[in-house]
Amino acid sequence: MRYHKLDLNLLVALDALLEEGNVSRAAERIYLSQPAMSSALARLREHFGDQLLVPIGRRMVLTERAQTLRGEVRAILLRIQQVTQPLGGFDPANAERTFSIAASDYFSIVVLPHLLAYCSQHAPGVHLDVYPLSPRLSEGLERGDIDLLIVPSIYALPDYPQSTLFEDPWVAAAWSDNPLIGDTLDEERYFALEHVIKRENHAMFPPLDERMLSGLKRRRKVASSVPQYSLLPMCLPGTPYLATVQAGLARLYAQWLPLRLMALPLAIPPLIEIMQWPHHKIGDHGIRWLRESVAHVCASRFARGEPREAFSPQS
DNA sequence: GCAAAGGTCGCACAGCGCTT
DNA sequence: AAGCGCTGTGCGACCTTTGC
Repeated sequence: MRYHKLDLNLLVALDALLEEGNVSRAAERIYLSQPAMSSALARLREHFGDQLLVPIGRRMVLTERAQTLRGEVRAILLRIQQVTQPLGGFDPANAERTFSIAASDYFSIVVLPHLLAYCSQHAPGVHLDVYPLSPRLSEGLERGDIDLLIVPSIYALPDYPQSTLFEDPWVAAAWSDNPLIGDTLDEERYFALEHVIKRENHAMFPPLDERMLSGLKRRRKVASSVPQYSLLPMCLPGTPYLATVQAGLARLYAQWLPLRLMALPLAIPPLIEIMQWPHHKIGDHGIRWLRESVAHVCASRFARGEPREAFSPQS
């Protein structure tokens, strides 16, 4: 079948070639043999009057024309996917589908188990592929690789729809036998003690608590830094250190570790967790169901900015 | 409606060029 | 020299077109 002298099947091959930059991997990607993909590339070269991919040593490199085609071809295919998706709702009980979610370690630990339980009960054929946050989130959403992004509101990507999921206040956590800490924690002691903090791994994701505290004039004494919030509670037992952790995460770890949780003696805003999704999947009933399911699970775990289980400083 | 002819596409295989 | 990746060739399967 031709459309304006172009076999539209070649668009799929072109997309794979432009994304992979390699004939063999492109063939594998769309379940063609390597010679068939080579043939497709030859036809594409003839159609566009451009080499598209040129060999540099053992690598294939995209030409300038190919670079400009890359985003446009991807957008066309996503639009086709949007237009051709079957009408009618998403039937979670009978659906066989895998959703891709990008989320922080915090969300993965605090909410994901409950989301998986919800899915296993209501949508046994639905599978969730969860990926860590990366600097290429926007590209993942644009390409359709990520169905749902779940991040703190300050990490929100501009130009994508979003919805607030819940709020979680910050608490101070310490070893339950820490002799330097009494029953309560005041601001003087908070800044007098040494802290274990989450360090900045990428400029796109500055540590949330550090950013909240940046409005204050005082700085914390840092004893050690770790790459993830989920590691903070585990670093505390047996140490004199303090950590500033999301209440939901702190309460979870306090069930297994000898931790003392205390209300933070500082007026810093709570963590606000949001979800975002790609524009071209707004009409996707499956992703709408996923969003509603995530919101439902979060609502059952968090209510009005407080964890469902009332926060107790000594728990 | 059916059969033959022609065109297209993908596969297997072989060959070539480059890198290690 | 071996391995890797791309290209070319021959063949078969499938689809479309054409003639009856």
